[in-house]
Amino acid sequence: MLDQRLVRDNPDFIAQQLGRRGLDVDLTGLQLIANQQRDLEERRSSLQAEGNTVGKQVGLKIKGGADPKGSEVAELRHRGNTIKQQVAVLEEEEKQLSSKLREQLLSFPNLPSVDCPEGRSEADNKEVRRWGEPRKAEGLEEHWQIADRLGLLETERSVRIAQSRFVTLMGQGARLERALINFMLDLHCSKGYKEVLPPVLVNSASLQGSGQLPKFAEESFRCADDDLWLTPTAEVPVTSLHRDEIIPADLLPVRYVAYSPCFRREAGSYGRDTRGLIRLHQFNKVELYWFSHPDQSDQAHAQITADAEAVLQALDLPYRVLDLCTGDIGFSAARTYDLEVWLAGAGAYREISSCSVCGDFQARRSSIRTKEGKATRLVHTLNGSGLAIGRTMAAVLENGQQADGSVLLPEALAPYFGADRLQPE
RNA sequence: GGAGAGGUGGCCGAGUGGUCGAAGGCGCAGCACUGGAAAUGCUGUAUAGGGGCAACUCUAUCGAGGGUUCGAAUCCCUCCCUCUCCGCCA
Repeated sequence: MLDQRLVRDNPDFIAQQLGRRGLDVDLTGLQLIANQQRDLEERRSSLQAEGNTVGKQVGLKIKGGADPKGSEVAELRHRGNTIKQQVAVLEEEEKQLSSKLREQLLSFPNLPSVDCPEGRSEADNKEVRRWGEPRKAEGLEEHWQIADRLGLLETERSVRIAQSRFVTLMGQGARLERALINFMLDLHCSKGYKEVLPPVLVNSASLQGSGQLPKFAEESFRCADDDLWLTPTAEVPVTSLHRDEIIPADLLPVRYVAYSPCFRREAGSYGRDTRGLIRLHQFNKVELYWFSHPDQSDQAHAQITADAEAVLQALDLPYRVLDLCTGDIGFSAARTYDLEVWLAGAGAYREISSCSVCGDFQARRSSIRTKEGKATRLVHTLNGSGLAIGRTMAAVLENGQQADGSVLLPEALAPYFGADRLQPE
């Protein structure tokens, strides 16, 4: 959420920054609302001050022996009543303006960071580095072909269980998924992240706090009879872990690693990535999350990205890092590095992690602050996949496939899987 | 699902109509005492918004919303949540 003071003081700056995202917004109307709201608040509170004085006087008079039914007290009562009525009118008006203001503020995306590269679409993203040697050869299978051949997943039967875009992992596939989750959690924990296993049903306040609501309701699954939604990412429950809290500055940064299944409706993606593990309504993810001191979020961003990259390096999976442009970063993000893993069968890099710094955007929505001396300040939040499990499995399968039909696993994974390769059954 | 109890500051806990943002205690911070510390004493210690260069000041907040009243933590209504017992259940 944007700062309403900024709306009053410098709406042009907001418009200009949102312009970098490709949005054309006019904030004069909103500025007017914000100013009117502030003026109303001033008038209302001074009236209330007057009313408070009147109330106190009545008490004092009666205590001082004045006749509670006498004219002196009656006059004060009358004044109190008049003020009460005036306050009620102002309050009602102010309330309407405030909720209108908040509603609109909640619908604006974050302002891009000054360092975020300019651009309109993903075509303008900037590649910043590559790691590893991509395996290139003719006749390599895509991961869904390998999975099919090795019996790692039930796709068609999953439609019977749920719908399309759900899979059931079987045998070695299920075991590999579990191995990947454990491997990643252990790796991050060894670097000081605290492990979190959050609820996967979250209330709407939590979704609003991290930026999924009100704008992206159609992207999440909702429970019909409760104010509960299936979480689209562990970022949502972890943000709300500290909602409405003040985190002492000496505890920052607070770093969490959270495994959770993630649920997304993928509305509007019909026909894209219909096969395999790339785009599902339900998938597993290990998520990194930081609550950072506001002055240290840039370093934190570099670190969280490095921590996500460490997984790919440990698994010996080639990847590249993109600095997403202003036109491609997500709603809550100020700046984002995407990690794209090499898929040898598809012969392409594919997003496997998104590491974003959100500045105070989520912290303001969720009211998460820290304290320095007497002043409270909003913390900065960061999140990064470390990593998406299904896509990692796809990469492991495609990059490790052998001529004999087996899949050689990355060395680091063998102890978790209990064998160094997947064998045809 | 049935029955009951309760929601007050970082925590515990007092407060049933007036000067109460709220006694007292704990915790925390500063100062004093000490060679240093403990103990002790003193002082301070909520959040948000508005105004002011600042000192400071105004308003709101005692689960949420509404009502009664000149005045509500306190009275009335509605809702939410938590806890305990019983039932059911992984």
